[in-house]
Amino acid sequence: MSVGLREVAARAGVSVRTVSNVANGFAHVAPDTRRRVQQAIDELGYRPNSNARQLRRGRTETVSLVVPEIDTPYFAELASLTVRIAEERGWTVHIDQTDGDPDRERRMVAGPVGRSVDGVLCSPWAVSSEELSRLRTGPVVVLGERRAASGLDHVAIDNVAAGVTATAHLLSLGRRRVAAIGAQPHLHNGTARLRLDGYRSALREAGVPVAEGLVARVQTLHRPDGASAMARLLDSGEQVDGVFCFTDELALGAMRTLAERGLRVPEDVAVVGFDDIVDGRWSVPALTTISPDKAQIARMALDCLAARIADPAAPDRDLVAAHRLLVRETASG
Amino acid sequence: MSVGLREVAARAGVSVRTVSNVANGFAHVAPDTRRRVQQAIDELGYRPNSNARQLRRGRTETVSLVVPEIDTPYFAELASLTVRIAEERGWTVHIDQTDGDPDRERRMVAGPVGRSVDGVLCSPWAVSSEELSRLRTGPVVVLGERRAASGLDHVAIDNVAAGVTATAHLLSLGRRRVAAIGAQPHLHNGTARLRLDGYRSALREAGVPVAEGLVARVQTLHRPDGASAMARLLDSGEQVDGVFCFTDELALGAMRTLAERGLRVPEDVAVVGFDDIVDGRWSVPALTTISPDKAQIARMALDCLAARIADPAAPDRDLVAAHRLLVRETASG
DNA sequence: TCGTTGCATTGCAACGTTGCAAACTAGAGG
DNA sequence: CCTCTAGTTTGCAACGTTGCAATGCAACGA
Repeated sequence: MSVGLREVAARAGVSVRTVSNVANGFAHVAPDTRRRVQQAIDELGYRPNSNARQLRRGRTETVSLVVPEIDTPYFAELASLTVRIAEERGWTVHIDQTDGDPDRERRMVAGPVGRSVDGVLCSPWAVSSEELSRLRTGPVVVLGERRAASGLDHVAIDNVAAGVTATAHLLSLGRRRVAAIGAQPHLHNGTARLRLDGYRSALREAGVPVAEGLVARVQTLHRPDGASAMARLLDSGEQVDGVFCFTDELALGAMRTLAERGLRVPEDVAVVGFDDIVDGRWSVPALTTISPDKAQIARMALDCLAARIADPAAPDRDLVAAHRLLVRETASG
Repeated sequence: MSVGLREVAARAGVSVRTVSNVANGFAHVAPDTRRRVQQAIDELGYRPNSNARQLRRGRTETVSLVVPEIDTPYFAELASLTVRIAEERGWTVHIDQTDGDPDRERRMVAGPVGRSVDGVLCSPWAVSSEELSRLRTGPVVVLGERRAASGLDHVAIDNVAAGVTATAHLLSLGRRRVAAIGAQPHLHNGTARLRLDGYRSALREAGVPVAEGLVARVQTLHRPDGASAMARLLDSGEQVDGVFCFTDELALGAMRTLAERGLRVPEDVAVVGFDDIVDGRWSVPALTTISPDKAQIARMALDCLAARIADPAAPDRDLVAAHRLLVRETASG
């Protein structure tokens, strides 16, 4: 049957507690005893029962990462990095998927924290930080910019600045009819809003009139939305010589529409994306994009969560990770 | 502090056991008692401690999914589907990442099974099924074709048949210099080998000589490998008018090289990929590919694992999921 | 009246581990 | 020889939950 400390102890002729000491590498175990116990452990193939250990210790060394989708390149990369970096501190990551469903988001933040996981990293779409803050029962760090004092720690890049950079880059190439694809007025998560603010601000700064007809809304941030948004823009009769897409996926979708319409990228229409997903590095032409430092985001978030776990009462923080413009083929001059 | 059954029981004026009965929805609880207990549960915000529950019950209702990479489109999609489908049966999925490291693969299969998880779905790269079978300490289902009696359950598509289909499709378009990109003679996982067998077999069947110079090896299955393999093929002086890539990622990399060399797809070189990842649906031109039924793979694997958990002694099974050729732009006539 | 039945509720023990504090051992010093 | 100290080892209880078996209770039929 199951091999526990009990069985190992019997075999090695020591107490259960001593086996525990050896298994945990405690000091003050006689070398000879350690050897004997270790041998028994190996022979019986003892593996500690993490449930029992966690129950006793009160900590799980596990955090959960709550994202809308795990099969989306951005989140997949972020998840992968988070898992790797968490491993460095001996943490396990439990990845959860909400599909952007508000109830799921609420459940994931309210439910397991402090029970099966020590803390949560949450990237919300449909629920505001304020509400999450009310629901939470343990340490929570939000991935995404803080828009007001919310009672939760936040980690994000400066989306407004990034929006400015992306748009300004298109303007610097001489484009004057720069569209934006990705407005999401229906979402609680304000990321799209911030990028749009950056877009508008860059136009104003350059003295280029902001044409509302050049701002395309989308339901989600995936390729089909980008493709249809691009089609709508072109069909609307607006002149377009540049597009700032709020995600690379939107940009790749838009590029497909442009190709289908016989428009050349970047000659006829320059494109800038956002996220720096792998696909953009390999598209033809390669996608110019805003590259958030995802590893830094993951690391900051985990550090922040660790600090929050250590001191639940500390004032909440608003951390900003780095980003940079990556000039590739779809928008270069 | 922590709210357990004890606290709820005290508040509701019943025994701990009764609270447990209510929390688990057992029959034989008086309506009035149930109401009172439920109210106490709500007021105190009681949430069961899953560690304690699992320790006591001996089951975790959790399975782990062990894949080489979670930020690779194929595995990300598979993981997402697995999580969703597992949810239907009330299971939680713990996603683990091995980076194709043999020691990690061994650890993930040997370690947690029967402890923190009830079973494992493993997609091995570096370790053979036979070895995994020896190491395992609980129910394990391998994602990937079985090459010999291994002592483990397997779920996969018929890679040889798929390789034949892909290659035959290129031949049917009149291509006679069909290359293959993706041979991986260094890996223990035999998938590439099987697809290569299919490729050769289709050529033979069509009476087209198999030129070994047209088979390109790769280290990994990602875009850069596809790009450099394509470059090597073109530089080698071999005539090429069609390529069967063993993954879509390889194909997308190859397409980038073709574009850089000024070769048109599909006019000059037709391309067929494998996996049907989202990126291929949106590339320009859109990628013709072999589409494995990933949802079916996930479902079969979970069903199979459930059966294995229910009866650890049952003979091992070899399940075959469906696949089909998806003709898009890179190879159509 | 008394056992019988069936529902409702309960106490006890145990899952495998670790914190705590006590107990033991051997060698050093008085 | 005894005490002290430092180094080892141990027993007990508890983490929060559920399985088991027993108990209490009311209504029932004989």
